[in-house]
Amino acid sequence: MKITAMKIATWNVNSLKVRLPQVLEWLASNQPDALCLQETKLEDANFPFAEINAAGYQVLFSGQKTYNGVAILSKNSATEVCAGIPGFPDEQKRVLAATLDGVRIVCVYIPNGQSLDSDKYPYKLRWLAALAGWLKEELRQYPRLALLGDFNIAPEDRDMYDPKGWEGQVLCSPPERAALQQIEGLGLKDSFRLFEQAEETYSWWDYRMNAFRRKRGLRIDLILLSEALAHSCVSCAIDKTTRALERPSDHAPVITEF
DNA sequence: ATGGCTTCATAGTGAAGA
Repeated sequence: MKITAMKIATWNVNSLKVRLPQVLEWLASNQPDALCLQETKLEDANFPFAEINAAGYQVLFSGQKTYNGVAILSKNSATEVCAGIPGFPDEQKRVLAATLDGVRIVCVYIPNGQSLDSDKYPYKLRWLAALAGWLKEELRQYPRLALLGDFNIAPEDRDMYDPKGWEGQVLCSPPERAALQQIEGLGLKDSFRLFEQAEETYSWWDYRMNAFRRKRGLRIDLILLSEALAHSCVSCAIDKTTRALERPSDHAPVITEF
């Protein structure tokens, strides 16, 4: 039986309208089999599918005006498309799942939470609980599953530039990390940590205060793989070159091959 | 210092991101 290698990636583009030229350039250079996008910030009627199709990629999208919005770009066509978490009514467009080349791709834009005393924080925790419940069923149905996107959670202190300064705050608070561990406990592995990685490798840097130049970032964009995929995973890397471009997204793409 | 920067919706500023 022939096993075809697959390269998948995730990138929070912070407006696909602004970042479309960078996305097209990145697809041409990196040739992933699938690229999951978050924060497209576009209504479906305005999604630039023609430009992406012309670049050799098919598109699935679930968007809204101004905020959120997710998409899956892929070389081959996907099936069994699902937008949102079944049984969890949510007007915010944050989830898109599809089956591609025998792999269940789950693209997520997990809520930010804003701060521990914000209404958005309990929403984030409810959202994560719903995601975990749904993923348990998905994994039963699709043993070859990849969960990728902007998690808005730094898994460990080594994923932050200043863990002491961030301690207890949103993006690293114990309940958020516990929710992530519950999801990993379903049998999903952080592909980045399957390999030796340089210290201070992050996926997001604040636009302010020269954070990127000063290496003040967080690793909050993740690609989690089910056991079946983790076994054949050969690499995971963060492409921080995009963060140095003109008008960059504040997030960098994460790429995993298996 | 609750600032700093970027995007979007707007036509002044304000919300939101992380």
